Amino acid sequence: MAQTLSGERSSTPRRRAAPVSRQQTKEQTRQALLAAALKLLSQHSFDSISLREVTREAGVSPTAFYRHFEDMEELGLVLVEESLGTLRVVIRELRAEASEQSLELAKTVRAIAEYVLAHQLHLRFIARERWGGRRRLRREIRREIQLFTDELAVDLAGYDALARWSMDDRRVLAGLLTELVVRMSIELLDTRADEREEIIQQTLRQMRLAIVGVPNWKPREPRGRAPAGRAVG
Amino acid sequence: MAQTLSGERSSTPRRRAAPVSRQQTKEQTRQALLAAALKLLSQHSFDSISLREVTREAGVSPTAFYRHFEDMEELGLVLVEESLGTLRVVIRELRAEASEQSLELAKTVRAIAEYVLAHQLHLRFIARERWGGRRRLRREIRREIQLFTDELAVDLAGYDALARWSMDDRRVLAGLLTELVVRMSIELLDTRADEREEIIQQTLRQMRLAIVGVPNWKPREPRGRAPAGRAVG
DNA sequence: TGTACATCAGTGAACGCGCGTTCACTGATGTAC
DNA sequence: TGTACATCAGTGAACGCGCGTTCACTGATGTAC
Repeated sequence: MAQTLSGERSSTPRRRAAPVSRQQTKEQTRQALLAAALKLLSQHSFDSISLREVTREAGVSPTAFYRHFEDMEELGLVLVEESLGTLRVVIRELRAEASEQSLELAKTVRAIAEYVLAHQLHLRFIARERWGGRRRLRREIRREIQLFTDELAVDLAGYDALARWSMDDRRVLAGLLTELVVRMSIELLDTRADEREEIIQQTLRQMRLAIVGVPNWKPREPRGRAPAGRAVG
Repeated sequence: MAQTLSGERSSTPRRRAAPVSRQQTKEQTRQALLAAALKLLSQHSFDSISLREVTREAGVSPTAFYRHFEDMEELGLVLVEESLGTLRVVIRELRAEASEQSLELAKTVRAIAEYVLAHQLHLRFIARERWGGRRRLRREIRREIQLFTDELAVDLAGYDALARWSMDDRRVLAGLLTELVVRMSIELLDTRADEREEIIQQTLRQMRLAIVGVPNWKPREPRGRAPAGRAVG
């Protein structure tokens, strides 16, 4: 049992050749544990999978776990960072590429959808735990999502129609757009392939509906009581 | 042990007086099991609570459970219906009350926020399981939320600015508004009392942003390919 | 290059525990007469 | 109203099982000389 020297596990990148240092094999086992947990998490919530299941799936004895993580929670936090940290980098690059005069909404949203589908296991885990079991994981996930929103709110200042808005108002729009993308991502994972295009379309339409409101948007009133409900029609 | 005849458990409504039929005591135990499960669910996800924990919390032997539910999943489905079915009725009444010429957005949203806070345990459970563990529960919750959206989409036809939209387009707006309310509800549960007003305000502003877009919204193009991303600024 | 010792990733047996489910049961409530 | 039997909600012991964690261990890798 235990880990073998060259990747039987397809998800483990095959190492150059011979050296096989202690450090390298240890890292392989660590990756195997993370991958095993992710696989189990595609079917079950984090607080219902067991340490023994994870080690069994990774092909390692239960006690080996403790050479890598103090407990399951520590492993969970690593998965959160692994899932959302890299996504944030991807999105930042996408926005940097986008022309400065247009949001290129459809292109960006489709790229995110692709990323999500290419990293289903990671994002299914995030979807589950965002409002799910452990307080600590939840807090960490929301913190990461808040970072997306904040970055987007800053970016939005670059568009003429928004340049004079307060940071606070831009955050309202950024929060709305982020929420729609997050919700789309989660729904994509829970849906048959042939229904996915419809979800992407629906999300794009909702985002555009929010955006066409921008020219008419009246920034927040001075403070205090909220303005009364606005009539439609 | 087992259930006592008159409500030790504060959540069980005290019965008229003496009769205490077999049927009544059985119903009391059933309610005690549901309440016990809900209480446990405020701290843990559905698939990590055990049948024995539920019966222990309800003050009943593990075997008594089977007189009321086939298994935990059946109990879970009852909780979903109990949580969202009554909420739907509440919202329907709210909208019936609202004047016909105005959404009375702030009033409606605040009423929902109150309901959510008054039924924290039920809604925390929904928040957890909406994207969480069991496939069956997830599907049932999403079905209930879809019903909210559909009812709202029909209602929206009553407003002049939307009367000429297709049902499909109204669904886009209804979906957006529903999503914002759902997200607000979930966030309210995870937040200290003094931060709640800010969340309600933020949600109202996001809803208004979507609504002010309405006069400028161009209903969906004939079909097929999505229109290209729309520039802002 | 060869030898002797140190390090430490992974092992496997053992522990006490809570789990879901079965079973034959008890005794209060319900009912037929 | 009183008696004799039926019903059935809840009990408690028992089962086999997987759990997280501990412990002393093994043996390959690393290192000092």
